[in-house]
Amino acid sequence: MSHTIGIRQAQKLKTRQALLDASLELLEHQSLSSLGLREVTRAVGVTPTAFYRHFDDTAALGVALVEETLGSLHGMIGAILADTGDSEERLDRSVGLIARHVTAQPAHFRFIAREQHGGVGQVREAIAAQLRGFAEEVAEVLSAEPESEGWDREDLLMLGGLYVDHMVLTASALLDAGPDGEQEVVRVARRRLRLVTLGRAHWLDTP
Amino acid sequence: MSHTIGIRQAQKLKTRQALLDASLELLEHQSLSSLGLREVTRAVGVTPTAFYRHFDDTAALGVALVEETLGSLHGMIGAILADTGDSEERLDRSVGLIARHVTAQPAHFRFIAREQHGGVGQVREAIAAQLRGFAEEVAEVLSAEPESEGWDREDLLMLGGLYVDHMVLTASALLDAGPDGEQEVVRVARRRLRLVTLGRAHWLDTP
DNA sequence: GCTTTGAGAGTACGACTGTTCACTGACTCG
DNA sequence: CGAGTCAGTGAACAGTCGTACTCTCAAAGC
Repeated sequence: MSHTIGIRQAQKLKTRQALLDASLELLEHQSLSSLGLREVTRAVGVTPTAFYRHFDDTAALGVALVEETLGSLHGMIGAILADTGDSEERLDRSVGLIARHVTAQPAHFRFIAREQHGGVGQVREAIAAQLRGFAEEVAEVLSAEPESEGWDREDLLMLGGLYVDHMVLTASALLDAGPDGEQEVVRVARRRLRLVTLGRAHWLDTP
Repeated sequence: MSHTIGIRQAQKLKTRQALLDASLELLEHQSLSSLGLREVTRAVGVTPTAFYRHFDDTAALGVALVEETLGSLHGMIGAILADTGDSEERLDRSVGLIARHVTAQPAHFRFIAREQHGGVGQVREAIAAQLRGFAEEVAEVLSAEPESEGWDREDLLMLGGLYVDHMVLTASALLDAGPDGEQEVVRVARRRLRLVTLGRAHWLDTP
């Protein structure tokens, strides 16, 4: 079995997680570039100096948050898309799953949507790298389908990116809409996705 | 003729504009929620207190920047889309025009992309309202075309929103790419747009 | 020409920021 | 058991911040 971590290291991880959680909460109403180091430590209940034991910077903390939010989502995409069912059904299921994820942990997705184009370069790049990874995963799954016959890799990546961007946009729209407008957002997102899928079906119609 | 504005009012407008310009420059590397009132006035060369003569808040300044950036773009959409030429040609022209606009005034578009999901609610809402307006304009233009026969208003709005979101995404991608990757971004943007247009053409194929 | 107006200057305030340094004391390991 | 490690403390640093005052003095309006 794996090494049992000591009490000491466990405590450290605990406060580190507390810092991440508190930051995420604070970031609901502001962006990372205005998040203060002291502000975070105050929320957790530790000294400002303790922050440096875990992160060099608030920017580094941001990168860690990106990892926490998106790192665990890899592989899940394949599981959704590879599922059986006709395309219409599968499409609805995807949107529904996003909606469930976003409402389950809104703060995480709000953070991603906000910092994707935010003021902190390192975080922007971390998010971009993760999303690029997702786009490649989607492209991978799509390439295995019979509908993708004759598609070159570049076009598949383009389509994968389109799906990923659409998902992020949908997540953001869900957050802005609140619980009342959620159904409306889901409806529009589904139709948008259907239109893209329709375009995909006729992509090779004309040479 | 219209009333000639006095020297006094002209000076006021001049400093107001200086505040807006300086802010836009400062916002290239940070987001609005971390932009300080003093920081702006220091860049312009006026006293911090002078800021209050023009804006209550940095949030109010942000809203003014939204107006400045997007307010003048209304109507332009119609002019582009309504132009003659086959759909492929028109599509390429639209993307090219966005690219030109973005490279001509990068700071403005960076600001919009950044604050669209940024930490300041009033600014987010101002941007959302403007983009909603654009989506409606696009839908209006599209509805007049023969390809839109049988489309209901809701679907046209969905499509218009899709186009607008795509434009914003393209603008942001252009800014992140820099001068070297610009052509690649334009290429992908064109293909994405083509796929959406293809989906549009077959939207009514199945009842 | 005399009064009124208002953009901007100047000063001062308390609160907050990131970072440094020397420290403590509980855990780890030989 | 005893020495070493290191997460977290506490005080102090020099800045920055937004905002409230009073004041000036050129333009505007009668």
